[in-house]
Amino acid sequence: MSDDTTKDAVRTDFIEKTGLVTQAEGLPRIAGRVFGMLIYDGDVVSFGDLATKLQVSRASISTSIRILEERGLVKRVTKPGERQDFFQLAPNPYATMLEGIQKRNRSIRADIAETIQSLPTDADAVGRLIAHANFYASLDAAVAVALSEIDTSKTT
Amino acid sequence: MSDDTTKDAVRTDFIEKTGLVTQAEGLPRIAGRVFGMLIYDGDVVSFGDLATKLQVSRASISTSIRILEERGLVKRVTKPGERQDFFQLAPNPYATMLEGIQKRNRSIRADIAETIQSLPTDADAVGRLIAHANFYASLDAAVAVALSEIDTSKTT
DNA sequence: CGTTTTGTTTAGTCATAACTGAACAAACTT
DNA sequence: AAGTTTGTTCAGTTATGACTAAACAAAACG
Repeated sequence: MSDDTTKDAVRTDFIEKTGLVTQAEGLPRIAGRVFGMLIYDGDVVSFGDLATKLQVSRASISTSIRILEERGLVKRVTKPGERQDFFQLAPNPYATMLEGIQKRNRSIRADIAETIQSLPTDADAVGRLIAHANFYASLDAAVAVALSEIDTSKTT
Repeated sequence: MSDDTTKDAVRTDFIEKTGLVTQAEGLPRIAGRVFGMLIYDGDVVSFGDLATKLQVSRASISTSIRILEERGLVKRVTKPGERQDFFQLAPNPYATMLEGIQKRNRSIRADIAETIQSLPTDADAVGRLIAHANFYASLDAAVAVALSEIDTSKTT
């Protein structure tokens, strides 16, 4: 088995695994594959290449890219003299992912707080709801720590 | 509008929201509703009551409960003289949830490490893969912090 | 101008999994 | 023993959403 073949297998393996991870995250698998490919290859990749190399329709690339752009994980760039769109990883995708998690946790937490507010203080559910909210609070704090770590390591 | 009606609306609202949250988490919505109901009501609830109050089939309760038991979030208990099974929140469901997240993060991280291992050290993808692994590492550290906080607050 | 390239949108197909009803098994009741 | 209650399993339906092909719009090219 040649080195190239091996390396290619490792690459596609990584891309497929990334697809599965993001699928479990609630994103379409193809979006994860695009993300994985951009991580692995590092390069700026053209719209057409994404469709060809991942062997999916251009329509799928279009929607996947839209999702990844909305989440701030991928940037669209253009090249002078080139008609195709090109894509690359956003500057700090991991921090952006954490911010997304943070946003979601806080929204859930706010919902729970609202529930608590609308109950009399002595309702017997209140204690358990507070514990429930505390869970999201500690998650939030933890994510904030991870975020600051990522930011500082980037600054360094 | 009577107080009871209001309180009931708050309760079902919370239960439905919890269902949506866990659905986004990748669990069936009904499992989330069961979980939410156990949080809100606090009591030990019978199998039949779950089906009746949530207005779903006993089959759905059965599978949802199985999922929640597998994840360690819910405990099945029995009462002397009672033929039905009863259910209640597991002792520390939030810690258990965090442990689940931890397990998953570590598994992903191990996969990435494996990818890195199978590449020559100087492959140009290695740097980006390390950054990718570091993201999960910092997530893992953050979750560990949250876990220790929850444990200590419980000990207190 | 007509043709080609390129990305988006939309309608439709397909796959997946949640949910239900019915059949079932086990334990209890009479 | 016959019948009831209770939980699980399985087959079938339904809902959701990923993915594609085709139609489309815009821009570039000849």
